[in-house]
Formats: sequence, C-alpha cells, structure tokens
Amino acid sequence: MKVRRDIFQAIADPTRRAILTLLAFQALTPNTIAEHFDTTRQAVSKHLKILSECELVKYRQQGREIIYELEIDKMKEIDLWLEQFRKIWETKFNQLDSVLSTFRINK
Amino acid sequence: MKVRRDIFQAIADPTRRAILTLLAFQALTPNTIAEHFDTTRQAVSKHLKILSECELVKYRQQGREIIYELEIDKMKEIDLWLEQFRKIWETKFNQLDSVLSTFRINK
DNA sequence: AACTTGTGCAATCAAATAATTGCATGTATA
DNA sequence: TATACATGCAATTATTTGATTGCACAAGTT
Repeated sequence: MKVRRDIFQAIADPTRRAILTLLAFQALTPNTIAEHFDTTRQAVSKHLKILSECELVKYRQQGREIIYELEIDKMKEIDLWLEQFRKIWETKFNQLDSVLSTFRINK
Repeated sequence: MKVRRDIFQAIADPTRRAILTLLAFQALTPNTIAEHFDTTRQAVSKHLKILSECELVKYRQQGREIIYELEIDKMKEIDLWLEQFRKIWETKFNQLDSVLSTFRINK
C-alpha cells in the first residue's frame, strides 16, 4: 500500500473490482460494503482508501456515516487504454466480414 | 509468479502493458522486446510467460527464434468487464445531453 | 564437432501487497 | 456526560511480486 496508486493496479485486486461493481448500483457505507465480503471491515477500508486515492471512488460524510460512491469518469481511462486494441479487433472483424461476404458471393 | 494468472493482474504491471502495446504494432521476439526496456531479457521473458499464461499473447517457433504476438481476443474480456460501467457513463452523458437541450429550448 | 545465438528455467532477494489485530477519533444518543 | 456506533490509522505478518544471476538446451554457423 505504498507508492503505486495506479488504476490498473487498483482493479487488479478481485475484491476491489467487486467493490466497484457494488458501487455501480448504489452508494454505500464501508460497513455495508464489508458485509458483502468474507473479510474484515478494516480490510475493506484499505481497499476503499486505495480506490479513492486513484479517484475511482469518492466519499462524503453523512452524520457519522461515510458514503462511498463510484467516480465513473476515471473508469474511462481504462477504456481509453483499450482504445488502441479496440482498433485492432474492429479491423480484424471487418476483415472477417469481407471474407464472409466474398464467401457468400462465391457460393 | 504463482497461481493468479488473471488478465487484470497481468495488465497491472506497466512493463507488461507496454509489451502489449508494442505487440499491437507487430509480432516480435523476446530479445527485440527486451531492447525496448531498461531491464534484463530474463525479466521480459517472465512477463511474456505471464502474458501467455493469460492468453494475452501467443508465440510460435521460427527457426531458433520465438515470435510473440498479441492475442487480441482476450483483450475483449477487459472490455466486457468495462461494459457494466460504460452503461452508467453513457446514461450520465445522455442526462447531460437532455439538460443541455432543455437549456437551449429555454433560451 | 566446436562455437555462437536465442531462449527458458531455477534459485535468490528486496520490495510490495493484503489481511489481521488493536487503538484512536468523531458523531450520535441515552 | 457516559456510552455505543462508524470509521480510519498503525504495527505486524505471511504471501506475492519483480528483478537479477547463473545455468541448461536447442538451433543454426563455422
């Protein structure tokens, strides 16, 4: 839990990915989140810390509770990284597509 | 380098992400890949092993060289995971869109 | 056959990670 | 004000990770 603080590093952990999925449905408190996992509240708290350091989640105090919610914009950065590969698979798909249509023509 | 062998874990490492980007342009041998990094050939070799265990790359022997190439299909799994969040940010965008058009109507 | 080249694998080590336990703090409620 | 609840932070520990060094081996070259 030191210097990395990188989105890709953040989503590498399956628990953190599950937390993000949970928060995609609704904003929740650390305690409620922890109930969904077979681990201690403190462990979840650490995951939340990492996620908020990466700005994948944000939180607001509400009385004595803290509500965590997804910060969807940061997710787009992963999408952005994928873009370079998406180009390739779309090209491949188009190539396959033209092969298929040629096939049809020859039939 | 044990049991995990998970795509998200694989792309967590910056060197591995860079290798994937390199391979997006062309298939390369381990030695050529290593030249691009400030690290030993063996370290790169380990990264390649992890990447191929995850099926993010594949390789073929060519004489005494081994050619590694991107296995683009596996990348789509990351895209698939992002799907659940993409839905959200597209909704938000649409909401913004309707706010903007209302604004225009009222002007 | 001897040598060079390209590569993987094993052992080792430092650093990072994830989880636990215990403690501290702030906010409500009796 | 005393108590209970929600949460974060620190210290500790086991596991995992990433890198290095050295060795083995197979495929070409001389």
